[in-house]
Amino acid sequence: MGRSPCCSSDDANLKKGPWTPEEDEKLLDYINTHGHGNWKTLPKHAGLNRCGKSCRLRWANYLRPDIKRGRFSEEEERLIVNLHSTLGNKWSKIATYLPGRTDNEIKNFWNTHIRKKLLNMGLDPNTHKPRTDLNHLLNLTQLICAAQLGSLMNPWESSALKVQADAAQLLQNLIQTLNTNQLSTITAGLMGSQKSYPYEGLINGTSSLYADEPAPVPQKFHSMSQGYESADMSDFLISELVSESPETATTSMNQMGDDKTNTNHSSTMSPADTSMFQAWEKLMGDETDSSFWKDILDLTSSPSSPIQR
DNA sequence: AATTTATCCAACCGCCTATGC
DNA sequence: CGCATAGGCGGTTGGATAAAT
Repeated sequence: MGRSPCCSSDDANLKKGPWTPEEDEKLLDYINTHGHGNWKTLPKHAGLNRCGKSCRLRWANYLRPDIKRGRFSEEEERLIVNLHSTLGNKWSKIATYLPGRTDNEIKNFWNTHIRKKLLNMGLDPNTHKPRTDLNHLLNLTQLICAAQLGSLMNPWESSALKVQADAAQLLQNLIQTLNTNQLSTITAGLMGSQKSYPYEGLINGTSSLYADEPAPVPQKFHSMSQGYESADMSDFLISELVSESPETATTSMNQMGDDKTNTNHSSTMSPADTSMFQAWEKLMGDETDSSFWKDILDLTSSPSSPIQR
């Protein structure tokens, strides 16, 4: 029953592991003169002791002449994040929008860089939404304590500033989480639906990250061979998710406190920051009685809570 | 300087889909 | 229509290297 594996047991003596320059040369020579044709028979014709699948991968991920090498640009990074938010782990699909990049390369870059970055920002890399687990809140309290201690000891020491920035980032995402869940709960009650709520765009800066349907893809990106133009791409990119620097986060944090005590930093809040804190102020203005926080705590601690997505 | 730990990424593995017979 | 096969995809592994202790 079932089909035999690509490289069957009688191929047990086939070579595996890293490719040697000689093997690369053989594969390149063969494909350049004959094309790859049938991958299954290619290794035999090319004089390689490899399975066809291995040859195909080597060609697709390394030897292909149109492969772009080197670090991902910030633009590429943003595009990957945005595409992932709509396509999920469809690496080959994502790769079609990044000419010269392979699905494997993008997948590796996601797993080693972007995923970590999102987690550090308190965002769930799968959903691209703020994380709602309580460990996250523990991190926040620890960071705030560390930030306060660091400020007391040496307010301008870089690690203290970094901790403050991290705490600010976590707090910002927490606010977003609370806003999102509290408002969605309220509106779900009012409207009988948890699909949307009136503040979503305000809070999120109307990022396509949170759209239920995949974001429309500009026609220019549909053909890999066409390449792309960065000016048009900017319409398709999210700007707030990846690139927020600790400096910006610190500024946002300072904005929440007494501005008179924070004159050492330039106040350059982005529109998304502004809307975030406008939303926060509105929420606080509407919900300043003590039952508000009790409700939030009840929501976050209840196992059946909608927060526990 | 030696050892441990973390990071990166090429390559493999197993499953799914498309295609041809 | 059912089966066999090749191609393709996403998840995972493991070796090389860098950084930290």
